[in-house]
Order: sequence, then structure tokens, then C-alpha cells
Amino acid sequence: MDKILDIDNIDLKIISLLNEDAKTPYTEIAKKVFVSSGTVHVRMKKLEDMGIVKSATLNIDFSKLGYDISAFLGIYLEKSSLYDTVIERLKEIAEVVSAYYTTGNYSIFAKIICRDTNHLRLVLDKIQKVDGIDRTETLIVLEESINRPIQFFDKEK
Amino acid sequence: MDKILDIDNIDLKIISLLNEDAKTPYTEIAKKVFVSSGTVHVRMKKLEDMGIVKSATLNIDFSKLGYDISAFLGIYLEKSSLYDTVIERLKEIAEVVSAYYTTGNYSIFAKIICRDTNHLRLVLDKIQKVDGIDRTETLIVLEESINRPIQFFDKEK
DNA sequence: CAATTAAATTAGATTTAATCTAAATAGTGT
DNA sequence: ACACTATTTAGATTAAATCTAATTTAATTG
Repeated sequence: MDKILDIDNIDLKIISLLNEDAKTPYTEIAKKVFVSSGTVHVRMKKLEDMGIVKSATLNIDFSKLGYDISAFLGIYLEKSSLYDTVIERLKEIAEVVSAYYTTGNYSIFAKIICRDTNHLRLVLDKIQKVDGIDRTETLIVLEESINRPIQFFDKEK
Repeated sequence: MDKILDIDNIDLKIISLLNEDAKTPYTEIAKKVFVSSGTVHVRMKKLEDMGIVKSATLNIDFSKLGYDISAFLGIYLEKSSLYDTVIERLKEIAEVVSAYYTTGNYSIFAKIICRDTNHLRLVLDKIQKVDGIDRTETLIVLEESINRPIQFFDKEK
């Protein structure tokens, strides 16, 4: 009775394999899943049409590109009703890569990526100047120990 | 004097374009960057060899796959020297998608993705039972308002 | 500053994959 | 069992990836 029922193990297997390497040819996926490559196409088209697979992106080592510091920000708003307008302001700041509405003390929980400590300071300044933001707490990332996709295994029938 | 100097604007442009859609054919990238597709190949090979481009992954809407709840966890350890061993335990828990060593009060900051509140409870239980973990704080994600790659523009020469 | 060498880029040929179509197969409900 | 629908498949066509050799560009040195 759930839209999830439109998705079977073949779909999940295809997603899992492509999620490890999105550039794997469909012909190769087809062999591993024991269907024809046409079926892989049809299934992927379905998954894209359903909005389950939204896009494919590169996994980039930003530190090697000179973006050496990332940080999580706990943002406190003056009034929680300001959430939407503050999010719009944050969208305009290129260094903000994600922002969430979460339970807990913070009004907004965000992540930013910066080149160095100086750049970080500039970005924090910019964020603290946004109207409606009261104050922020910064968790600077010193090490990324895990970063991987979910793995869903074959759920037995 | 920096490894970053091996990377020019052509590389950055290629990365930017492919980061929006990793499945864009190199021939199309080539046109937009005004080089031949062979050059795009060579550059991407270089970027992969340098470890800057690590892989390509799908951007999946997990909620549509039945994974409806994600949460950030602030984890307190009994002793901070236990970091490495606890990370190894967390790696064994499939629902843990990322974990960081950060400044601030938490010893480990992690993210998990679960199907529903019941599944979340199971996973939190499992995590709280890991040897060395003192207690955890949970920030449940109620809305993802921003989630995007960094955009680096052409840094003028 | 010309000549030599090295590096990067390119066009073109070949291999491989994506995509499309029509036929075959498997499911569904009556 | 029959008709209807949806899914899968093989095969053909189109398009892209990959490789190679040649050219162009840039860098280096006498």
C-alpha cells in the first residue's frame, strides 16, 4: 500500500551498485543483476521519474582542492518564525552546503566548507550578519572518519 | 608551490560541470569548456590519479525509499583515547553514514539514516551499547532545506 | 632568439556503451 | 483458459568512450 512497494530487489541492487560507482556501464550492472541492459535502463528511468534517483555527483576530495576546513554550525534565531527567510539568505552564501531543521536547541543546523581559517572567519562573519540570526556555535571538523552511502541489503521477500 | 597549482580553471570547470551531473558525456563537457573531448579525458584521469575525484555516486531521495528519518548524533566518550576503536565499531553499523572528529563538546559527531522511529530507536540502542560510549545527544532532522555541492567559480588567474 | 626537447592537445579510428524498437514473455484479472 | 497489460529481451542504430599517432604549444638551453 506504499509507494515503496513499487521498488523491488532488482531496483535496490541496481541503486546499490550504481551508488558505489555511478559510472558503471549499464551492461555491467545488467550482468551482475542477471537481467538485460534494457531492463536496467527501464528501471533507472522509472527511478528517475519517481524522483528516487535525483542525479549523479562526483565525490570530491575538497581538501586536495584547497578547501581544507569544514564546520557544522548550530544557529540560534531571534524568532523561530524567521526560519524560511534565514534559509533564503543562507542559500546565497556559496560556502553553505547544507542546512537542516532539527530537534534540539538549534533553530538551524548547517554545514559549511572553507579554504582555510581566514576564509572560515569571513564566512562566519557573513553568517552572523544575517538578519534574524542571534548567535552560532561552531563545530570545526578536524577529521572525517566515516563518509559513505547507506547500504540496503536484499530484504528477503 | 602548492599541489593546488597543478589544477587550473579548465580542471575546475570540468569538475563543476560534472559535479552537477556526473553522467554528462565528456563530449558535451568538452564543448562547454572549449577543449577537445580527449583533453577532458586526460584531465579527468589526472584528477582521479591525484585522488581529487574519488568516485561518482547517485543522489538518492532516501525518504522515497522508506528511509524517512535521519539524525545527527553528538557522542560523548568515556575517554577520548577510545576514538579510533569506537569509530571501528560505528563502521560496522550500516545506518551510520558519517562520523567526524570535531571541536566542541562532542567526542564524535555522526549522522545516521533510518527507516522510521522504531528503526531509529533500535539503532540508537545499538550505538549506546558500544563500549566506550558514555552518552549521546540526538538531533533529529525534520527538514532538509539545503543540500548541494560547493560551487567554486573561476578564480581569476 | 633560434633550436631542441618536453608536454599538452587534438583529430580521427576503434571499441564499447546507450538508446530505441519491435517481438516475446510473464502476469493479472475475469 | 482467455484476453489484456505490463515487463523484459534481443537486436539494430546512434552516440560516447577510449586509444593512438600526429600536431600544436610551451618550456629550456646554448
